[in-house]
Amino acid sequence: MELRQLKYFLKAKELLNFTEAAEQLNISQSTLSQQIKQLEDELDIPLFNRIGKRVTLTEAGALFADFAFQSINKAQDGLLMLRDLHNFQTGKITIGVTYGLRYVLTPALILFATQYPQIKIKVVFGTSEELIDKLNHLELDFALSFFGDIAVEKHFDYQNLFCSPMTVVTAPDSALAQKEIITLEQITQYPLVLPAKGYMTSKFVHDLFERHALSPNIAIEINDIPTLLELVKTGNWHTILAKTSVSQKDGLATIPLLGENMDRTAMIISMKEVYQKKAVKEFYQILHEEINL
Amino acid sequence: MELRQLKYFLKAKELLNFTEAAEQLNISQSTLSQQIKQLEDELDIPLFNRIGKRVTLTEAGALFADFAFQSINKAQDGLLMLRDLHNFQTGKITIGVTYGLRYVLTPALILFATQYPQIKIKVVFGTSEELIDKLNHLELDFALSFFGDIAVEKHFDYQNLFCSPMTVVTAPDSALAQKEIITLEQITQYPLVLPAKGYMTSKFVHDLFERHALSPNIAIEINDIPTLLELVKTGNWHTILAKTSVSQKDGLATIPLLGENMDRTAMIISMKEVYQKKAVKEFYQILHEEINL
DNA sequence: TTTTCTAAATCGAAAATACCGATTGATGTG
DNA sequence: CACATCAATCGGTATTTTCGATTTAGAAAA
Repeated sequence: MELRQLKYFLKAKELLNFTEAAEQLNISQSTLSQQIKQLEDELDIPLFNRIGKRVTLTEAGALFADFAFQSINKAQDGLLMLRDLHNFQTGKITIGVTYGLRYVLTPALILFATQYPQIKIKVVFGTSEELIDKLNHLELDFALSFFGDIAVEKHFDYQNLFCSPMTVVTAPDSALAQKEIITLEQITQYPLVLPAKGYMTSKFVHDLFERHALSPNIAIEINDIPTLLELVKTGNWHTILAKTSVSQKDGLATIPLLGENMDRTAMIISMKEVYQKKAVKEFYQILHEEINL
Repeated sequence: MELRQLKYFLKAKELLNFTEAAEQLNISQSTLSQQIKQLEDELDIPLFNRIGKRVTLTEAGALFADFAFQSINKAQDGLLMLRDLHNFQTGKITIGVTYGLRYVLTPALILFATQYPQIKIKVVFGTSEELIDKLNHLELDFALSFFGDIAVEKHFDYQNLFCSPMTVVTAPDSALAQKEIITLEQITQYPLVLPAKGYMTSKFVHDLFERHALSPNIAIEINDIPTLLELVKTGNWHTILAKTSVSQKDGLATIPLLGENMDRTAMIISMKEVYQKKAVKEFYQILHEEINL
């Protein structure tokens, strides 16, 4: 039994005339005859009475027609649903994001969610390590993160969003806040609170000091960035983050770090060879547009 | 899109392993690969993610699977329903019958209807002419009638049930009731009430007298047999019917008619080349069994 | 009746396609 | 790094679908 045969059957049932049905189906009459016969053989019951040249439905045919119709319809509905999905009338996207990029995500998120209210969105905050892991397990459609060697895997696709300089973040009333610029060496003088292991920034900062053979004064490592910023706000500690990781609303000062390769690259990371939903592509678009403002 | 492909897809979805799915489907892995690919092409969307050797469902795949499943199920249900029909768990039969054979039908009808309460039965009383017409229009599954040239059509099938002698039917207290046997000629002396045109018996009786060049005294022609019998019961009139057309319950006497070819043949008449439902075949069986008691 | 027309079934051939085995390429694993 | 595994691909084969032509048979017309 194949959908093709069910379609043939329904058309023949509709017209009760094989010749005309065959025409409308754009097949030959002999093909229709044969396919109907094959279906009848498989069902082990005639669907039509052939009294001479008169064709009428058998009781079996009438009963079976409903099922045939529904079978065809279900398949067709599936196809239509996919077309809709393609035009994202429905669907769900899951976005991973590091705290450092939450100010990038938020406006795009608001724009997208209001524009496509029917699409469910799940946002997962986490460390870069966690996000990479979730990407690998297909639990995310994409992740927003800064570039870093943790995330370098050949089956990932990368889209650059923008570059942001690393800055020292400090309370506005702290001594550091007056500086126009600051060197790595100077920072070693101050007590720091840094993102815990797992965050790309954590690794970046550790590597940075190591490369320059400097020992930073790391007082606290913490895996919650809002809390980290609260600590910084007290003036007792300072931290190092990309400039865009801090918003004006946070009420904190950012001082650029002097040195080479002090730029972080924010990017969209996604799995290669995984189908990119239209909704996801649209979200990329909004992200890029927002950044180019 | 074909049901075969949908089945392949669901198996692949179930196992998320093409090689094993192909094995369980008794096809080669390459065939499965190709058929899935073809389905994806038609749907214009990947159903699976192929990340290296890992196979996972896409969102589209997950959504489509429900429809695929239902489509297959509907077709399968149709098949199962037909199997049930074959074993007549359901269905409806329509039986045509002449009044003259109502006493043959009734016990079979009671037996069948109690044995297969789930089968709807429609009984249509009518003249042989009407029944033949309805058979031709497929409005009856079969008809019970006496044999007669009216009903001789090449696209009919005939099953003999039994033979019944023609008898004169009369009130038990009438003068005729005392006779052991009666001749055609004698009947012409008595006023008759006969079935109206259209009944096989009417034609049979008319032909009979004509063949013997006799003129019967036909006082009344009537197209309702119970009423006809009521008239006979008054003793004012007599009629001619097959012996089995009259029951003991009717309180009437039957006197065999002397002569050649005075036997009527009761039969089942049905359309050739029209599918005979199991229920109908079972009804035939019960009719035959009942008669052979 | 006989003839003519029409529609479904049938038949043989050809076109399409489902299928297979072998191979390839890619990816995890020991 | 070798090895095993799995999906994709390729070329060829087998099967199935399809078609055109013909046959068969009923219905309508002559």
